[in-house]
Amino acid sequence: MKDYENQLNDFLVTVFNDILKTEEQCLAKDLPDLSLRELHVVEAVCAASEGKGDDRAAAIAAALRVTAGSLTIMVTALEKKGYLERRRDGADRRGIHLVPTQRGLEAGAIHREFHKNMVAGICETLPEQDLEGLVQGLTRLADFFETSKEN
Amino acid sequence: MKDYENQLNDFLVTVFNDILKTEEQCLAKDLPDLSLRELHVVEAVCAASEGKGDDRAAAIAAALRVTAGSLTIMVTALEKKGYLERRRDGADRRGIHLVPTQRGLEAGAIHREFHKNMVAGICETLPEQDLEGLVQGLTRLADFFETSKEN
DNA sequence: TGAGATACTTTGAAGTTCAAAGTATCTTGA
DNA sequence: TCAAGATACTTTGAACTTCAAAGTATCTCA
Repeated sequence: MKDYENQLNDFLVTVFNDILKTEEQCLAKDLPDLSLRELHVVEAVCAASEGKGDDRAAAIAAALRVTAGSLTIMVTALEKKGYLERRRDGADRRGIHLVPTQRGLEAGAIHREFHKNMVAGICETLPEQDLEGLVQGLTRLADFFETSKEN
Repeated sequence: MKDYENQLNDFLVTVFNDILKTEEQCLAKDLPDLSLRELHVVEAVCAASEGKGDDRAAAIAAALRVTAGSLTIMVTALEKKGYLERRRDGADRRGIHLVPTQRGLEAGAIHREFHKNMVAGICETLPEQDLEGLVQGLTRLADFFETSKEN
């Protein structure tokens, strides 16, 4: 039991950071003109455009947990690079809808593919029972942070 | 099975990012003059100083996966803030040992405490079996990235 | 002893983020 | 109807993080 705690702690201290670094490196090969942050924006916009949520700037910013100002800067860069487009809302002309271009959709697909490979790599070597535990545990991890969020 | 894959993927896309954000917010309260990055440097130095590894700058930089130049900048700032000290190596005068000050040790303890609470929060609500799976799964996750690292 | 390796620092530039102020548009209550 | 305030996004100025490449000091070994 105590041992699990130490292993989990070790994971959170070291491996967590490694994962982000490695993902960044892997994606630098396939999408050299996108940083990981930018890719996350593209991905959030792709997800929203598939009807999985609000595709307006404020909603995307909230999902990514960045301020509206930060998002504006990212979107301007991504629009310039041809991954996204801004579309003024017809009804409420203050609102901006963010939509992926063809290029944006392709980038999203590449990132998804990367994740799919990773997840498949994990699933294929883990016994069903461990998978169950992993998913349960990660859900609990998410819950912990969800409740911590309210200070 | 397929369902696990989707859940894992969702975790990697959204929750992963949330965790970093939340940790950052939580620590901003207790250690307002340290960013999360800086705290990670302090923590790595604390770990090394406990005999868990090489405490020279190059080793710390490798552990954190940043360049030597980046580490220099962080260490200079942290030395100025009183969390770390540089100590020239006696035998090889090119080398710099990084050691935590009292203040650095305290910061490390606070961060560790945060992690301990988080891990305890997870462990206490998860059945033993799920914990086993979680640890196994995370280990596999780490392995996946370890092997991807070699491009 | 001198050439090259090693360990760290400096420099210049780019990317990311935020708070706060600014602009445009909408909503609501008098 | 219209002004006050709310809302949605953008701009601005500043700080932080990072890197590559060049620079400095020191060591190693032939």
